[in-house]
Amino acid sequence: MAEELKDTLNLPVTDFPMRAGLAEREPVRVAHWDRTGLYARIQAARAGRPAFVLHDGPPFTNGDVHIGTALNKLLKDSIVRYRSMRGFRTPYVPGWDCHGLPIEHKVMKEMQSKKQSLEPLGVRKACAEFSASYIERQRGQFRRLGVLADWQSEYRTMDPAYEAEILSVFAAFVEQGLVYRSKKPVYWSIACQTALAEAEIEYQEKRSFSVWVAFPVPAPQTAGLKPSHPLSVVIWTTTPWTLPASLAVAVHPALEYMEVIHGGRSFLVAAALRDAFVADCGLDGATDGFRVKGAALEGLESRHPFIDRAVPFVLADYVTTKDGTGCVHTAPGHGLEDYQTGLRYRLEPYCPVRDDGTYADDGRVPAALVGVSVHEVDGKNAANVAVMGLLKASGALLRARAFEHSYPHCWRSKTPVIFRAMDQWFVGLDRGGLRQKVLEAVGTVKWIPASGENRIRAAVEGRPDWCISRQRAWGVPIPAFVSTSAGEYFLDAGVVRHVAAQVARYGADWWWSASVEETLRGAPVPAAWPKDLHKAFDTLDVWIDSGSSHLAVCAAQKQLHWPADLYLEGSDQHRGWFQSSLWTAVAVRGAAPYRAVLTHGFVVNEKRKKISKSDGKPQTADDYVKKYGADIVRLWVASENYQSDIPLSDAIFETVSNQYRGMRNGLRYQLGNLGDFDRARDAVAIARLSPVDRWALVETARFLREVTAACERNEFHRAAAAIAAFTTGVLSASYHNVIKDRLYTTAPSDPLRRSTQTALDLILRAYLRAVAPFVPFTADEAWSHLVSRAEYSEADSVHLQDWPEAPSEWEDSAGLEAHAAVARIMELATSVNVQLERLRQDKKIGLSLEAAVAVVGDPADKDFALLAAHEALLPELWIVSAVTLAPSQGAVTAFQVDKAPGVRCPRSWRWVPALVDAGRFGMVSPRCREALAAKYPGF
RNA sequence: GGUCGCGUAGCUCAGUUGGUUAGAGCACCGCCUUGAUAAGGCGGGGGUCGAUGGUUCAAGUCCAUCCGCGACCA
Repeated sequence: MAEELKDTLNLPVTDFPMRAGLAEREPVRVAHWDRTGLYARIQAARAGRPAFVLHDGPPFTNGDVHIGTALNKLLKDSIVRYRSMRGFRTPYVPGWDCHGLPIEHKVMKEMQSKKQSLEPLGVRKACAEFSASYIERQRGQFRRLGVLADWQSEYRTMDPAYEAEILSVFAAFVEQGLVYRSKKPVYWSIACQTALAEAEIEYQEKRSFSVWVAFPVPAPQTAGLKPSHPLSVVIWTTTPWTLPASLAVAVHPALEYMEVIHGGRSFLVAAALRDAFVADCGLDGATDGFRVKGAALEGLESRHPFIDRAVPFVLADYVTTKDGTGCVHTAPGHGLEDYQTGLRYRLEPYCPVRDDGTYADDGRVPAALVGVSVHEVDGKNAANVAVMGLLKASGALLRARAFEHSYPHCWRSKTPVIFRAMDQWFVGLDRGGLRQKVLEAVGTVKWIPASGENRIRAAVEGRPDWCISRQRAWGVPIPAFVSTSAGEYFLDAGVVRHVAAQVARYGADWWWSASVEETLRGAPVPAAWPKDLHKAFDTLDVWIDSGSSHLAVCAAQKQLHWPADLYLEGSDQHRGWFQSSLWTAVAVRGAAPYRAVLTHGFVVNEKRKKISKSDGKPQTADDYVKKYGADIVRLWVASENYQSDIPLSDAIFETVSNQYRGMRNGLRYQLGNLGDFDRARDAVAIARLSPVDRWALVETARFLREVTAACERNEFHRAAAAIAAFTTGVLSASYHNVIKDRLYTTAPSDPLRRSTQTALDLILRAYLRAVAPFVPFTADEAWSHLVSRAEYSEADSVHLQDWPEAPSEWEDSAGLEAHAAVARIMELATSVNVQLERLRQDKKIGLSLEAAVAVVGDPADKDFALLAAHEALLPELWIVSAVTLAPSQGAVTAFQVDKAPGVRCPRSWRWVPALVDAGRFGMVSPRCREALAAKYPGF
């Protein structure tokens, strides 16, 4: 009998499974979107609408998609989806950064181990294949994450057309006289055998040796100095291996220097550092001698400690008394400041270190050092050891001490870089007022957060001239020519453009394969160029590659526009892509390439530290997608405040998974209860909905406003919080809980039930659209079940819908009135619940339906009056069997909760005064009898 | 070392222009439910709002210093 009665209820019916099985289900949906051409259909649906162009920064194609890269791409995807639903046309063209040292490095190592020839065209071919294979992998991984994009129009920096665009940008630089060749100190990676740009440097802690070295001053009297003993000037350096290139000693003109006497020798140091010097070098009992202003030392000669060389005193403002001796050994070939000082004193940018990091045999380097490497491997630096040996032998080494400091490292080989003067191509950032124009362009952009503007400004202001040449094969060539006889370099914008046109047809390999004659055939070769030319084979810094994307993509593809509406990358790109794009855009087009720039922080571990391989935690997006599913990863991204660090841990993913489960179960409940609802046939007019349904619609309207406001500000974590609160607080714990009785026990077409189904239908349609940008797989799955009662819907998709907005009718005066009443009654439920819980703990009741509530209160009391006015709603809203009101003058409103009197209806489980006969269904409550009569006419 | 940012319950986040006993979701504990059931409900515990000092009648909220973390720059 009981089973039979259960069958008379309208229990939820749906195929929407409770268990998500995301790992298996999601790939099928990706294929479904693909097959139904979802991206194209979305674009078509918005044809003619204003475009919102989010320009994708290209990830580097040398590995699987990192979880941080996934975060970036998912933020972009959610923004694009949201803007699309808001009615914008949102063409989204993803890209790939293909060239560059990291790939070449990996590929060459591989080729070397296979003993393959390393000639450029072979290396380039292998690099291109390597990059292409990772494009395939990464594209698959992005798509698996649910990233919706125009994969047919994707851009690759190694595409011939793209390479040609890079060369056009370079031609513009050349044309404007920005490009020059000069011997200057640049960052040099010994491991990678190439010059590096600032953006390719990272700072790491490193243990170094600092040394105090005495340079003899043979003729102090020429500067009017009268030392008590033979005089030496003491320099302090953290890079002993640069000493062979030492050409001067710099002192500050305004600082005071003094003689320190010890052991029959006189030492010259800054007066302010006298004590530190004596302590550091252990000169116990040292006494003081003469004092002299730095300015007076200019031109005085000291002698190199182990090379027969005069080392003059020079003046420099950057000398400080922070550490050292106030006397700075100056090697113009090994430091930018030293180089600039060298320019003033006509010192050559002397650099005896060769490409491989060894000292050259140039007749000036001591025999003991020739061939010794300055490259530091595992903390061992042969050159430092050898130099210190020479210093010791000559008695010049006063002290050597190990210490820790942060030192620039090559971003790829992770080895320390050196500063080394060599001939390179540079872009003169101040030529033609370029830097000033860039700074002006910065002001036209909306930086989010606003502090980003300071960062980019500082980066632009402080950047030295841009070293753009790389001695590598995997890149876009710098189409320069060298005269064989004179070794002179030639570069011309017209010739560069000619090469660009050829590269567009044949690809950049052409530069390596074509002869000089072929290359210049038909080119507008300047008359002044000599005949005996050969090609130079440097390549361009890859930051020019990616920095040209706004031209190669936004300006070139007709569905896009220039400038882009938004760039969105990690905050490290202030000195990277944001900046390189800005320089190229201002140089070529005179304006910024983007209207707004949004930055996010970095993924960190549970201890808020940068995630690193040593954590032993998975780093790739796929690891998390396989374990949790893309929608969970996406919900994680949405719920984090990305403006600062973004924490990642198993515990966080568990939390997100739980939130997801709650969401999914709510969807299942709604779909199940709409199983027999046909909106065309059954929908009830808003004005005729029951109060609790009107309450739910008002809550939904408020929820939608909150989510919309958060999305408008791109604050998705607020949207996610609002979604979670609505899902649990409003739906599950309140609305869904309270309407179960009417949904299950009334007749299927009971007006009350249809009223609630109408509301559920409206809420679900709004809810699914509001969560669609964040959990596109689940939203689309539920949408299909809603509109076509199947897992997949051919014609429809939630992603084709507009962003939800509550009709004003939901919040008309009747709606608000009902909302206020229901809301207050629900608040009062808290008092009822406390007492219900007491009965439950005492084992007097189980279900709250086993209880009845008596409310005592003053008829004039606001709450009591409200309850009296809505007496019929109370049992349902408090989920009890009966509520009685007992007016009592002067009483404070109070709730008396007891076990309900009467008998229990076996169908509705509510307690009623008496049961009635329902034929073959037995004895039930009067209300259930009515429901049965309606459902089974004449039972 | 410099600049910028962050630091509120175990976790993720709210806390508007300083003003009642600091909130939400998840997790945790106890109970109920087996007609949303590898679900759901109710009740409960849990925070000296990074630390210290200051301004104020009043500070998580303003100021200073310090500590920790991150990014960028040296």
